[in-house]
Amino acid sequence: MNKRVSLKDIAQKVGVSTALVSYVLNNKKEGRIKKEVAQKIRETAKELNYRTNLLARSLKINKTYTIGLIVADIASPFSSGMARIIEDEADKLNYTVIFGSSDENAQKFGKLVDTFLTRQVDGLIIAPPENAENQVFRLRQQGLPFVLFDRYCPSVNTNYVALDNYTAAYNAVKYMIDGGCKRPAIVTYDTTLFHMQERVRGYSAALKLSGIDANKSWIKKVNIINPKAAIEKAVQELLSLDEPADAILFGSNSIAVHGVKYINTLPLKVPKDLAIISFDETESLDLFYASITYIKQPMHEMGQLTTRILLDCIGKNNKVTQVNMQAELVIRASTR
Amino acid sequence: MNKRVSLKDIAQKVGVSTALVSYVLNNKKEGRIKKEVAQKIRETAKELNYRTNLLARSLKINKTYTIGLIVADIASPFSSGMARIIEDEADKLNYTVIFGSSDENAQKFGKLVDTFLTRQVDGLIIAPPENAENQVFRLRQQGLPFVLFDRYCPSVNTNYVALDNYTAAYNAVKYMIDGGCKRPAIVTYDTTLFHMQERVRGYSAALKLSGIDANKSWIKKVNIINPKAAIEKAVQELLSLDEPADAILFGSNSIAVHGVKYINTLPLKVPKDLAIISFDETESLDLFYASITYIKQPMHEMGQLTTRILLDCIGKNNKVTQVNMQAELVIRASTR
DNA sequence: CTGAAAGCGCTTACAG
DNA sequence: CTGAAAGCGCTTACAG
Repeated sequence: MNKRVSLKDIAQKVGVSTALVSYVLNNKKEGRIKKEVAQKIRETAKELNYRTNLLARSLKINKTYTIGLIVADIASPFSSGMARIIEDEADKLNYTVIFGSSDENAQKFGKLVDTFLTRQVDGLIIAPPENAENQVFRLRQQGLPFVLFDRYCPSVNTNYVALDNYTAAYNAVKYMIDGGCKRPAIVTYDTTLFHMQERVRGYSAALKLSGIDANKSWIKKVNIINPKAAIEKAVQELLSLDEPADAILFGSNSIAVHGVKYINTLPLKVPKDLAIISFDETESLDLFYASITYIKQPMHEMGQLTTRILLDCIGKNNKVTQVNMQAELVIRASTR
Repeated sequence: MNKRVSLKDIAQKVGVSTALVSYVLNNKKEGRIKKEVAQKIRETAKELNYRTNLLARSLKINKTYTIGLIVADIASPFSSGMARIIEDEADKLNYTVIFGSSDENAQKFGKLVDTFLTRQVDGLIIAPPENAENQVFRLRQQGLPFVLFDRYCPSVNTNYVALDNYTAAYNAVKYMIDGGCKRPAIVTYDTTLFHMQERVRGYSAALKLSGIDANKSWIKKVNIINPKAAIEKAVQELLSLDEPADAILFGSNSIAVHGVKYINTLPLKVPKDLAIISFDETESLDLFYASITYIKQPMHEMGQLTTRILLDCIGKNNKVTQVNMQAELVIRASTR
């Protein structure tokens, strides 16, 4: 590995102090430095292929221009899509992002927070897993800027950018009911994650306000880990009721994928016998004979906003910004 | 933001030197330090919630325990899947990964390399875009450890982990020919990227060795940016030949997705009228009536190996490791 | 207009 | 067994 060139090398070659070199290269004290000297310094820096040692600078100025991103799993489309948007937005202000996957596990989550703190990130963007309220609370007390996205903890007063999941679910179910469905069901994860509970709450409200008697067996919750079999079972049960469900809201796109693939093996017809709506888009279902109506999150806006709020907070960490974005119901062929 | 506690704070509280604290916390000079003192130092560190300042350490030891990952687009399944595998493997040795997306653009690629070098990464994992040979070559001269994956530049003698694309394509096409196909076509990207050219080379070799007269119009190349329309046109042309193609090898999973979606709108039957094989898996096609036969890359092994080779090289950057992995042809319903 | 010097928070060779 | 001190490569208040 070749020796890196430092400010000192440039200073020696030009015959000035390292201070002066630093000033010139950082465009400080402009106009107060002789043009020729500045010129010469810049030339030499270029010639020697000088590159600032960010480590040293960061140590001195106590700022790393790095943000940490904690998602559930970087390999999932939602997480990696967000990562990309955040990457681009952060890059505009010369921030680099380091990432980690929590696997919906509070302990792994804690380890990641710890790693990122040790690495002196300037801030964090976090999709907190279940049971991480305490850790988020402690983080808040530490004073490091961070913003939650996708999920948030209502008990902790922090920045967040989330979907108005209640309204999104409400509107979706209402739409199905208005379309003639009498027995709408929901299949979602068995979790205490607030954003998921909001979806169920929106579902229930839609039934209530439409005068439909809620039936407990219409709400199916499956374990978030390896849910395939449980989802199939849930759908099967919903369709085997004395009065079978005639509409299903799938609580996430991955649930929808398993659910619809299973439904595809059944003789029933969508949307005539069964209406379907999915939370989030699912390219994987594009070949299903009835294109799936879905709840569209404004991913791009959410990612950008999340990043901007964080960068705003870095340096002047005062206000708390909480955003609940509205979803759009994209109506396609799986609903009437 | 709360003041961080430093070695000095611990040293003062315990009444020893910072050197001693450093030794204890890093488990150096074990056994040569009084047990009680060591104990006391550890307790105090814990009590004050001490966290090493990695910046300072890195500056001193000239090692950041960070690796940079440059992919085409972190939002794509291949890239994010790899990212996840690399994350896990790197974590085992306490490395953190920072990432960036090149968008298949050599200039963006150069900017990312530059950013990562400035951030003093210990090494790089790179999927180089087209026209980046020079940059890879220069990187090689710099002496920073790195390993290419997925693609590589045959003109530069570096570490890489790639698929044996030639054999993979050869076997796939050979399989279709053995199954009775007379006029196999290939739809792939119009690119000078070596790994893609290898796929075409494998395709051509299979025709030749099977005694099939190659027909130039069987090879369709589409632009890598926004290829949807071009792919549909390519498929349409292949099927409109006087003697239409009766088999298609899609050069990537995203090409296959567009291609098969289009084919799904046509009256022809897969695999009777047309056999299909895709490079890489494509969950998006799971609902197609004939499950797609595909060329499976050993993603997990590739990701792990790539990371291990890099970490091996960091610190003792001597040998060059080049790995061409064998793909597996996963035979399903889209071929006879 | 420019430089000497302190200091960010560590590690480690050296001395005792 | 322990500590004083140098140094990693920067930035910046201060002095002239």
